[in-house]
Amino acid sequence: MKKVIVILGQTATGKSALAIKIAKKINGEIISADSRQVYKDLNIGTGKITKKEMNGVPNYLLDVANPKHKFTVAEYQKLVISVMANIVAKNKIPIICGGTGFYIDAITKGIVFPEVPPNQKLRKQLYSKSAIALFKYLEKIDPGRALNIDSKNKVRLIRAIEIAKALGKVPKIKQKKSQYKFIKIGLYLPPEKLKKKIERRVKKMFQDGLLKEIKKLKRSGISDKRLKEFGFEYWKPTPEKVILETLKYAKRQMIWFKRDPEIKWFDASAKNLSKIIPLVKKD
RNA sequence: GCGUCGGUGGUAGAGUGGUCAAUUACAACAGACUGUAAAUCUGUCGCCUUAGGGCUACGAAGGUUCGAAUCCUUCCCGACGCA
Repeated sequence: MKKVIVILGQTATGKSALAIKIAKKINGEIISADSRQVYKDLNIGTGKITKKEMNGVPNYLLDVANPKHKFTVAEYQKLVISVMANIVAKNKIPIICGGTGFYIDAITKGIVFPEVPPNQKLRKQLYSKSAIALFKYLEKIDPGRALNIDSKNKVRLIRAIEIAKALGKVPKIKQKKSQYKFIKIGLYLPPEKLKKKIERRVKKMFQDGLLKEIKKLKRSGISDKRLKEFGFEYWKPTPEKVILETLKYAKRQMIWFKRDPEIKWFDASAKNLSKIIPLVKKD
């Protein structure tokens, strides 16, 4: 089985830098696992790696989507599957690197998403209804899914209804066995250090011209509504606000990663690359 | 010094005699996650509890009342106005 290295962890723990180092050592190529770095022109606010930082190592799944249009996990999954195959065909090792847990799981756990593309018209129409109403409706058309859905989460309810309307009901979660062996490496930082790192990173974002980037997006025709969807960095950001929100986000990331027992964790501040290398080198 | 308006839980800010351990928002803590995932959503959030309750609380001290965060008195603090 071909191996794939997965580097994950909270924001600002130094995943990208580690990925580059490992790529150099084991002849790898990097695949980003970040739900926003897939968009063109979202650079500073998403902390996207620069050409210079890449240091000659290819990074895939960056800039593959137009920010005007929504990109989804399912599209991500399809793209990554083909990119992984290409890398392996070149006799190189794919290194998935990023902090979006859902995207990583879509690849490493082989989640099979129901083949129902988003129906914006239906979504818009359903969104005007209350969660209670949506839940009652779902109960009627798909009692099975209604049983274990979060009955107050409109986003989930709407997607479930969307699928149920198209397929009759929401299929049970399926996972496809992967042809790859994923080696999951988690980077973490002690809370105090993480906080400092985030503070530094956010300050740099503003210095690097986050506000200019937002203006440019606006000029290119991105609506306020869309900007909000890009996250707190893109909606009337101030350093204080972005730092606070980033810390909260980092907590949510950890909640997600915590439930995956396959992840091997390393303290990112310990510079213990020597411990990681044998792990990624063996087969 | 006189006058007016204020002082509420980690913060902001409702409440102006009983249904108030106190609306709400934010923060904090815990968690969920089937094509929006940095999104979206849930629970807890004074202290103790055998989860029925018990205790201490709305600047401080007294008082009125069956009953006070809410009314009265004095004091302390803040803002503004007049001196």
